[in-house]
Amino acid sequence: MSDPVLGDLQPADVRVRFPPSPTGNLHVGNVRSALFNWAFARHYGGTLVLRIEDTDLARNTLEGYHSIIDSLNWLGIDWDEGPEVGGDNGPYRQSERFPIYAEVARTLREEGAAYDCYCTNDEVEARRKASGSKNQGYDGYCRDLDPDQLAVWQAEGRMPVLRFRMPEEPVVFDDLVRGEVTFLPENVPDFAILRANGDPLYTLTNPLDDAMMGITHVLRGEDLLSSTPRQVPLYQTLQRLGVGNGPPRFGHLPMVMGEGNRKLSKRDPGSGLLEYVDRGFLPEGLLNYLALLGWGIAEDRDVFTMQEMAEAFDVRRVNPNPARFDMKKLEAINSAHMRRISVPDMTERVVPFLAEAGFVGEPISAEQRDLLAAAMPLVHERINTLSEAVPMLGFLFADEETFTRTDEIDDAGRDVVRTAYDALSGLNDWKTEPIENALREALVEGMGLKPRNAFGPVRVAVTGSRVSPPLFESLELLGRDRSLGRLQAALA
RNA sequence: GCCCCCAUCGUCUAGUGGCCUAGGACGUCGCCCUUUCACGGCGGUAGCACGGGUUCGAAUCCCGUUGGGGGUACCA
Repeated sequence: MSDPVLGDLQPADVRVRFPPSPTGNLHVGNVRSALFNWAFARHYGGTLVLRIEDTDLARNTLEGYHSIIDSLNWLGIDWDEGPEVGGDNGPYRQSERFPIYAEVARTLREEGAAYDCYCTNDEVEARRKASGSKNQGYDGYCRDLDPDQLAVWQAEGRMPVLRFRMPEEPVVFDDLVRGEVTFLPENVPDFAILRANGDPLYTLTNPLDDAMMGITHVLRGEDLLSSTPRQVPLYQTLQRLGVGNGPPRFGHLPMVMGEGNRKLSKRDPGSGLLEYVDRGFLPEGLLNYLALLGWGIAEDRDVFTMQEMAEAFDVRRVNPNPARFDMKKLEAINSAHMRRISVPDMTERVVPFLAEAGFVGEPISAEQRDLLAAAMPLVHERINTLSEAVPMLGFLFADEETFTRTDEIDDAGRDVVRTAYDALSGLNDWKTEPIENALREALVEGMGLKPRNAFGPVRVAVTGSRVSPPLFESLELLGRDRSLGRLQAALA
């Protein structure tokens, strides 16, 4: 009995692809697709192909292309064939494949699998109204066009689109996440594969390239489910013409929904990958969360690594329901990964954020690095994104001219700070423990304050904020002179 | 309108006919820990959309209804 996912393929023969369009910032829905394809390929030891779908010359940019490459690198999603790495099935950018598309389109027309269509939308619409048909889309008028009519249109200078001729039989396919899906022919009209100007359309290039690149499995969003019945006969026709091995197996992943219970679109805040990069999320955290949208590693576990996902991934276990993107859960998963990475690792990753904020140089100096390394253990369990290190640790790197307090100290607080200054200025051993002892003695015992009220004003004076790393350690790291200076400055 | 997909706590989900007085996670609420914040610990809250079947037995199978989503281009 053949494997339900592999059929008769060997695991290593699995070939999947990720085909983004370079229209800008990668969308988190696309990232989810990339991740699932990656996990699928890695699970079987197969091949992941990256293909750039840039046939719409007007909308695609070089920046978009670089952004895709950079984003995938940041995420840690690697591909085996495609731009930057090469492969035997290139070119991998559709803009470089136009001659191929033209040639295949010509063959399709010669074989009668596709035909010229001169109709305008208005004409199609008018015919539908006249006939009272409930069906949407093209009516097949030009399939067998009257030569006289053809002559008239050609004399008008009309240029035809090339349309694929859909078969009369129902299209049935077995979706890896949804089971058997059937479309009746009256609901799948003939579709354009070439523009009137001769440029190829997605409807042709996507299946054709999949066929030529030997793609065995297509894992994509559910929004493409209804284009599948058009593609299946195209794959079959291509195979008949000697291109590819027929339709791949499909798996349509659940849609990622935004807040408003709508498909998460590019315009929605929170839909672009770069936002998460900038906000200091970890790729591990984002990817882990995205995996949870439709898949789970185990009943009682939801934090895992990409490697663990690749090992366990089974496309048949993907849930078909659409999933709402939940920022709170993303933050929680990301936090879990923040606690999993080591202190040195986190130190490394935090540097660009500190540099961006102007607290450290680029590159970071040796002294700054030492200070950061010493401070990192204090915060690695109290920040939930990398960027939170900036407000948390900035006070250590700010020089005394630029240091500012973001929280206030009231009159009562000034008394506390004054007492703290007196207690600390006589201290010889500037270490955490003696500092704590001195402050406790002076403020808690001496003034009879609750720890909260005793240390709060001191914290604000020294770190500038009511929220900071632990106070006594912070004082030690800041050093005697700067600490005392800031306490004094707070009294002015 | 038409076609397709989907349907368990607010959200993501476990559950593949009896183990379910439905489990976990996030959120939320309360408590504990505590020098702030964060972490951590403990406890609570909340759900099988509805109606028919099938069956000794249904969250689980079937049908319908309702609801939600996607598609319906010379975009991808």
